[in-house]
Amino acid sequence: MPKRVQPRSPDGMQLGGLLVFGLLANSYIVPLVKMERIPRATVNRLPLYLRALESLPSDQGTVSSRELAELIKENSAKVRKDLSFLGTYGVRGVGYNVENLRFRIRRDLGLTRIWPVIIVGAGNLGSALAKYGGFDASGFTIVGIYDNDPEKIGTTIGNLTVRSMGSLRRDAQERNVEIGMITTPVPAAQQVAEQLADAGFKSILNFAPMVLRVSPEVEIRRVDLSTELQILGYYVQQSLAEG
Amino acid sequence: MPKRVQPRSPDGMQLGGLLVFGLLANSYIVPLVKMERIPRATVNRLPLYLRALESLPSDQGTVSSRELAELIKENSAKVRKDLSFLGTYGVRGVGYNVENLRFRIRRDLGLTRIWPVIIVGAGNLGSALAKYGGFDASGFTIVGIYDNDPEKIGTTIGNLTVRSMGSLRRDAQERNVEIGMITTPVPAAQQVAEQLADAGFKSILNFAPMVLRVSPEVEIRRVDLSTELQILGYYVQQSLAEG
DNA sequence: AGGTGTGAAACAGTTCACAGCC
DNA sequence: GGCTGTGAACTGTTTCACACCT
Repeated sequence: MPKRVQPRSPDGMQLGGLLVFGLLANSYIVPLVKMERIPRATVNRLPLYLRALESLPSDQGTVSSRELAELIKENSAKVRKDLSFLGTYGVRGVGYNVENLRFRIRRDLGLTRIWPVIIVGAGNLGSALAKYGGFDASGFTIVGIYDNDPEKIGTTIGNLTVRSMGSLRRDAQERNVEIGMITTPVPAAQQVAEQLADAGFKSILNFAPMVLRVSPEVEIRRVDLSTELQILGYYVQQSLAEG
Repeated sequence: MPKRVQPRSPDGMQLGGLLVFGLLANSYIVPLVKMERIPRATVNRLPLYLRALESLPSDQGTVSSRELAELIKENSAKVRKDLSFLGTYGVRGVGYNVENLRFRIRRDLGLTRIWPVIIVGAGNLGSALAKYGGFDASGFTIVGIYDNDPEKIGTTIGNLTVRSMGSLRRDAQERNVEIGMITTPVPAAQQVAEQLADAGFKSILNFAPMVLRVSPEVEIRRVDLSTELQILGYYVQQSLAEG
């Protein structure tokens, strides 16, 4: 018998990670239950669901967990569990409303706004990312690229001009940038990470093949190609060993 | 009281995923226990351990689990558990032999050889990867880059000439290439994946922002920048909500 | 004393299976 | 009949805590 906290109960509203139940007579806000966070594993799949939903024909009104599961190569039970964490209502016997679900996921991912992002490191990879047009479609826009090489500063990449590290802090604060990508060589990466943390960045996408160490309130994700290849290598070797 | 199978027991040897105990008098090989696989979570960390080990000063003979833990930002219990799956012996009160541990991890990851890798998609990202020198240090070497755009075929990127998709299959088989990276736009990616699978590739590193569907014996890893940003976005938003 | 190896506990994530609603 | 929502079971991963070795 379902006894869990009702997301969106009649007089409850979700607010900043707390489930708040009503304003009492004397104006106390009473947080009854700490709202359960969406599990990390689920958060990691939300972008995939969103993409799947966006790939559906525009006249498709509803979608079943099985359909979604096929699109992201998972099973339908997982999809249903995941979506249940959003407090989204599917309709039994019918499925999920595509439009509504898309909206919910966009909202939970914070995609109701466009996030400005900067790149530090104007080498091959940084330049390629600066020119890559695909971010805008996902809700992000590259607003700056930085380097400390005087040869590179002032040059143009895509529609951006490479700027000096010295101007990073002020630029970022002016434009409210909170997400940065590090595409420098390894020796520079740690220092850059500290500069970003210092400038108030909240999250970092790190392409330098190393583990960065900054204060834990900065969320860091690593995109580590060598590591990915080595992991693939393990499984290739494994498949050989098994014949 | 430890009663687990002894890795590297005096008369046992590890062979193709089986722990084989001794050759009996009449030449029967007796596989007593199916060798426990290294857990995925551990495999994913092996490249990090390797890098950490390689970053140690060359005169450092041993390393403790705590030291390694700091280098990869994990805790020491996890490090010890992970390393125990390799059947590696640390020495109580001392730590792990750096040289030996490095060798074991390289061997388990299959890095005793250099793996040839090809890239499909000679756009910004593919070109940047082709020029990126960092793979060689990790045991991989880019031996070809492919595209189906006649404008690109024949042009030079780094020290590679872009070749046509038509030559992929034969090239790969001649050179025994089993790992491919897909850096094409989304619409081409699925078809390319099928071509790779068909040409006998064992694993694919997919940079196209979509979920590929090929037969399950092909190991696929996704490097999905938009998705990474969206995940970061979630946590940035979350941190705002909490104040 | 210092540090590994590892059962056992705790936690996280996945899958099952089915009641309940359309 | 179809499909969601979700407890419960299960599987995988992390952490604890301590016996044991050097």
